[in-house]
Amino acid sequence: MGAPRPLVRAPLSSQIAERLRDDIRTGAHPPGAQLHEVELAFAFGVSRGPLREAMQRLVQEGLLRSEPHRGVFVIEVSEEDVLDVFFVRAALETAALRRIVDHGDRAGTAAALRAIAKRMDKAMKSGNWAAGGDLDFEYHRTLVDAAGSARLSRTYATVQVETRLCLHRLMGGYRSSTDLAVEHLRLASMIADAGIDDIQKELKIHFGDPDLALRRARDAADAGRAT
Amino acid sequence: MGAPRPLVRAPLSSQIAERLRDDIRTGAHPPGAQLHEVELAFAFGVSRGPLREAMQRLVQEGLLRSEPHRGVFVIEVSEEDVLDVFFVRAALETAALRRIVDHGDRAGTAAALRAIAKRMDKAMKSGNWAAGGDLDFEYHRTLVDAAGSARLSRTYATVQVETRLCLHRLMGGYRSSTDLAVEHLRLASMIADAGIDDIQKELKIHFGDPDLALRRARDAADAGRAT
DNA sequence: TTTTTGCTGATTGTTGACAATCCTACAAAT
DNA sequence: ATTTGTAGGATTGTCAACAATCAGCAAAAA
Repeated sequence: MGAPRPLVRAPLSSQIAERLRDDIRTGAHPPGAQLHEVELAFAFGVSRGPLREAMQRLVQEGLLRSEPHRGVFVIEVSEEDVLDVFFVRAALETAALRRIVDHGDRAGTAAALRAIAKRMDKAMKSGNWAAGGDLDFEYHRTLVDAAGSARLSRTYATVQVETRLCLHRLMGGYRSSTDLAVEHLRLASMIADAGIDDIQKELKIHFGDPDLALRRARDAADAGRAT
Repeated sequence: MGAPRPLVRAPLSSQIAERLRDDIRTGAHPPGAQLHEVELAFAFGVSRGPLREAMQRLVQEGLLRSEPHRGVFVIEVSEEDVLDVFFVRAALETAALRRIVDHGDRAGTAAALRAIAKRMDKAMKSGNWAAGGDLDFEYHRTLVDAAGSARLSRTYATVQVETRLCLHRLMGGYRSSTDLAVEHLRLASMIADAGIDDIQKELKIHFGDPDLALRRARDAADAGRAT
């Protein structure tokens, strides 16, 4: 029987912000969707005040877009946004890699990443794409968190939600899960003992070319239309 | 007589957030200070609602810290925070450098940075430290903005406010303005035509060692107490 | 027929009042 | 002397009502 734990108490605004963040992440509120205050407040069983406060947080975070007197909308991700998200994501992961290699627990990080990669591979092989996708995100999040920088992790959390929104744009333009599994394991091994330049090159290959992915997505959409 | 320009209209919450951000930046609300809702709402001439919304934005941004039922405070910057801010700042500026060198307007960026460096040097030489400090921030902000990434710039804006808060901790631990001016001009020249590895090395030298700066600040504070 | 104006309903923006919580000071109990 | 309990004041958290704005539609004017 350990020490008593402080009760977790958060204002409604915090709780709502977290719920909305989740709902955006899972697609319950898809890109471009308007969040109606009256309807949402009723659904959450609260007044509009704390709901508005929560939405202001997410506006500041960049996940929602506010138009005065017209409403608040889930951001839509243009092709330009996709490129920007991938650029910033690469910058953050690269910085994390440098920190891990310079001052981090290389072996521990590599082991954690390998474990996630194996679970992801297993999920994909059994056809559980949703779980596989979540594990893909967990892999990258673990990598960034291993750098031990609160600000880096916080920024990356937002970028990850935006990355999910980007995936709506990239359907059909992404690589096969076999490639991903192989690359995840290779990257984890390199983090254990390779040189920083080689690791960065591997990360760059892993990310692929967002321009190419966008083109593929466009081609796939065009092919779908021509049928 | 040109075309009429659209009126710039923003909700009170946005305007207040911007004002508060400024006040934190300039030290009107110093680190650790509590922002009293009733007092502030009265000072701004508004009700507490939009003020609360504004504060939620800044909480999400990381500049304010909320304790439920106790209030909202300007963040305080621990030594650990100083190191983290400098780490993330370096990561963002490094990413910006890579983007500029790979795809940006190298000559244009170098020219803009040189101009700012000269104005900063002039301000410092005439003893105008406040203006010089502002220009130092403008130099780095211009560098990051030249990468053309909205998300990078937005993240950097927050990190810059936090950097200002860090300066409260580093008084006495910072280098002379002569070094800064020389380095700013050298970095700008390298951005025009040097290789990315050399530019990164120069940026790292320019940032110096935050650990060292913290130690110097501690030593200076100790010397002040021993007197 | 087309364009402009006015009205209505829906939604957001703000306000003030009440509820909830915390902190401090003081009195009572141990 | 120390600990516990209570009350009051200050502040934050939430709610409901009213104000302000926009979009769409119908009617009036050109």
